[in-house]
Order: sequence, then structure tokens, then C-alpha cells
Amino acid sequence: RLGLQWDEGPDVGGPHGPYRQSERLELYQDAAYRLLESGHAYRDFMTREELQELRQREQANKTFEHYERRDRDLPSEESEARAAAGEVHTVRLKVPLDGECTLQDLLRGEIRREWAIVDDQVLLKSDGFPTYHLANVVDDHEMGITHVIRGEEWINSVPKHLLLYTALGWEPPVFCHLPLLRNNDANKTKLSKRKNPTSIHYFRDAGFLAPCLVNYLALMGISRAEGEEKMALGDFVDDFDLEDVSLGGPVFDIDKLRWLNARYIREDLSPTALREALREWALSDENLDRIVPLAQPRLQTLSDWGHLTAFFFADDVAPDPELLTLKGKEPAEIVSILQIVTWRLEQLREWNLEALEETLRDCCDRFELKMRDFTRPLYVAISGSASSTPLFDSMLVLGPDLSRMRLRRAVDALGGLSKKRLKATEKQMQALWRD
RNA sequence: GUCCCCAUCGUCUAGUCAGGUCUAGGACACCAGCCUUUCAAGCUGGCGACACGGGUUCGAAUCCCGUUGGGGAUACCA
Repeated sequence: RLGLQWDEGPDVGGPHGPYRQSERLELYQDAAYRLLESGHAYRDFMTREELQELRQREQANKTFEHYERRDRDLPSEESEARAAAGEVHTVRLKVPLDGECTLQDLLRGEIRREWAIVDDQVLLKSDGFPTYHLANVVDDHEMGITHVIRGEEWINSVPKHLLLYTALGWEPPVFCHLPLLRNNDANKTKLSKRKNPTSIHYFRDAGFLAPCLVNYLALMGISRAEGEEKMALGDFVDDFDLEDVSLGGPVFDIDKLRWLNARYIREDLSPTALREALREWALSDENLDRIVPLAQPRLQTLSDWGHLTAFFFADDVAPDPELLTLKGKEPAEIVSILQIVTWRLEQLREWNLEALEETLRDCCDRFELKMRDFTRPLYVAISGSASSTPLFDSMLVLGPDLSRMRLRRAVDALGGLSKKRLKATEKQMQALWRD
């Protein structure tokens, strides 16, 4: 969608296959077995329940001590025998009990971390599947990866990875951890779905051009000292130096994105190309064919089309808080309801009419509301008006990303949810969907 | 709690590694003026930052220490 393509993968093939984790299980299990043999790992027979209990106890005591390593020193014969007898177990990494690990990060230089505070990471789950840590190391080695470039959130697990590379007798790659994109909220937390559109589909649906988005994203973290910021991907590739990436976590600036997009529209598109872009975006025959039947019963004149369907071709509909009402409910309750609906919709795998209808009717039932009352604020959130084309169909045409965004904006229009209220609302949802 | 990372205009950033050319440069946003049938665009100008405190040095945004602030990690998720 962004015009980016990977070089190898299950769909495009490549010399380092197979590319599906399930087809590589043997590889991971072999590695785990080797680690077991060489004493770098051990079988852990603790059950999920026991572990959970331990965690709960810790939480209750407000202690944060790590895993107790009960089976770490089990004699190998016993371990072997119990595994052979079919006892369920995981395979854990035997992390040194003392000393410290020194790692090199391309951007940050040397980082030290004491072994005593790193947990005996599970490598192989009880179902035989690897955790990320094992899979990551095995795959990267097998596939000849030279540079591991990933988000900063992984920096603390490098020691475990390093330990795996050495234990398996492999050459570790160069590690480079990039800063995380942040929310534009008061404390600039890690970019989250709840507060931001994180799906590139949203940006497409909202009418941003792919090359612009690539350009903007490239600007986060690297920039030229002066001058032109509008650059094609190729230009970036030419003078990109990984070590130039800046370390502060950047906040996504939608205003700057809009400005850049305006330039792409203005400077890179002929009127014909623009018309084509509009067609690809939302004015395709196919899309219009979906909207026309919804509008037809509600058109008195052809010219009503504009007002009636404008919301299908908009990013934001700026819902009027005065219209976001629900019979017998305070605004605060409406906010919670809208938020819960949003969460329920996020769970949806397929965005089709049946699923939408089922989800929304289910919500309605659980809130013990009448359908016509319940849908009112939803109409306003989605279309910006209390009278519009059918709700389910309209949401279907708009798609998941725009629909969710509009619900979110409706929540904001009503004053939003504080952290506390958000938690309470989450509990409320859990209570309503207990069964 | 503990550990790790980070810190320049409101935001994205240049400058930091190799201290002086930095009364800190650019971009978005904002404000004003010009242009213009409106608006947008364009042009010109303005506002606006080295988190704080100690060192080192003739000299610190830049090096060191501390404080504060922020982020991340602490799973049989990735």
C-alpha cells in the first residue's frame, strides 16, 4: 500500500525458506535441544496455574522479584525422565546468576546490564512453539541477518539474545534500536491505537497519498539541516545513514503531514492524475455503486446527493455534542457506551454487514437499550447528522478504520475519558460480557 | 519497586561523537504585512528552545557528575 515490498517471504519466496513459523518448528526444537544438551537451558515443569499464583502473590505483596527458578538445577536424568513420561514443560534459558552483560547498540554505544536482573526466559512453550526470543535468534541466524533494526522496546532483551547466540556458537548481528513514535498526549506515551490512528489504512481512507506518508515517516528521526523536506523514497535511500537517526521519541504531527500531502497533491499530480487518485480513493464505480442504493430512497432531488453523502467522502465529520444524545442517558454514560462499542468493533475480524449487525445488536441488548435509542448517537458519530443513510451499511462502506476514528472523535467531542474513567469503562464492559 | 534508554522552539529536527565560526539554523503550526474578485497557494517579516544544578576549560548546547522530567522493559505476546 505504501509502495514498499519485502525481498523474501512466504508469498514472494526466497532462498531462506520456509518462511512460516509453523513450518520451521523443527529448527527451533533442535536449537532448544542443543541448549538443553549443553546445559544452557533447562526444562521447567511448573504449570501455568502455579506460575499465575506466583504472579498474583507478587502483585499482592507489591514485590517485583523475578521467577523463582525452581527446576533450574534438576538433575538431567530426572528432567529427561519426566519429559519422556510426557509431563508438560517449557524450556527456559539458563541465565547467569551474576556478572554483567555488555552489549553494543549501533546508535547508543555500549550498554551494560546485570545478569542477576534478567529472568530465565521461556524459549519453548509447553505446546512446542518457540517464544519470540528463540525464534528471532534462530531465524536471524538461519537467514543470514547482519543487522537487527527494531524498536527500542526490545533493548532490554538483547542480553538474552546475545546469550543465545553465544550458547549456540553463532555470530551475533549488529543491534540497532530505534526510538518509539509517541502519542500527542500530555505525557507522550508510546504510540497507541487508542489515541492515534496507527493503521496505514486509516491514512489511505482519510485521503493521504502513499508517497507523502512514506516521505513524512522518513522525516521522523532523520532530517536535513535546511531546505527541502519533500523527498522521494529514492532520495532518502541515497543519503540515508542509519547512524543519523535521532534518539528522542518523535510525536506524530498530523498538521505537518497535511501540509506535505497538500504539496504532493499540488505539485506532483496533473488534474488528470488527481482525478484518477480521487477515483482510486473513494470515487470508484464500485464504491459509488455501494452508496447510490443507500441514498436513492432519501433523495428528493439529485442535488440532495451532496449533503446526504458528504460524510462518505470526509475524514472528520465534527459531530455536534448537542446531537450526541441517548434517551435517558447522561453524556458521561454515552461516552462509556461509545467507547465500549468501539472496543467491541475492534475485536471484529471481518468487516461485513452480518458481523456489524450482530456486534451492534449484541451491544444494544447488553446495555438494555431500545435499538432506535441506541443507534442515535452512532448515527451522529458516523455521519455527523441524526438523519442519514442506514447505519450498518454506512459503516460498511466507510470501512473499519474511518468508522472507528469517527467513534473516537465522538468520544472526544463529549469530553473524552480520563484514565480513571477509561479503566472503569473497561471494567463495565467486562461485567456486561461476563459469560 | 528495579533495570535500561532519552532530553535543543508547542511539534519534527540541525548543531553534540572531533568544545570557539551558535547573540543556536531549517520545517510545521501560530501572528502580521504583501499579492489577490474571496479563499487557498505564494512571498516577506515576527513570535519561539539548549530542563535544572554543579564541575572541567581561556571558552560548554557540545565533555563529566548529580537532580528533575519523559519513555521503555520487567509474560508460556510479539
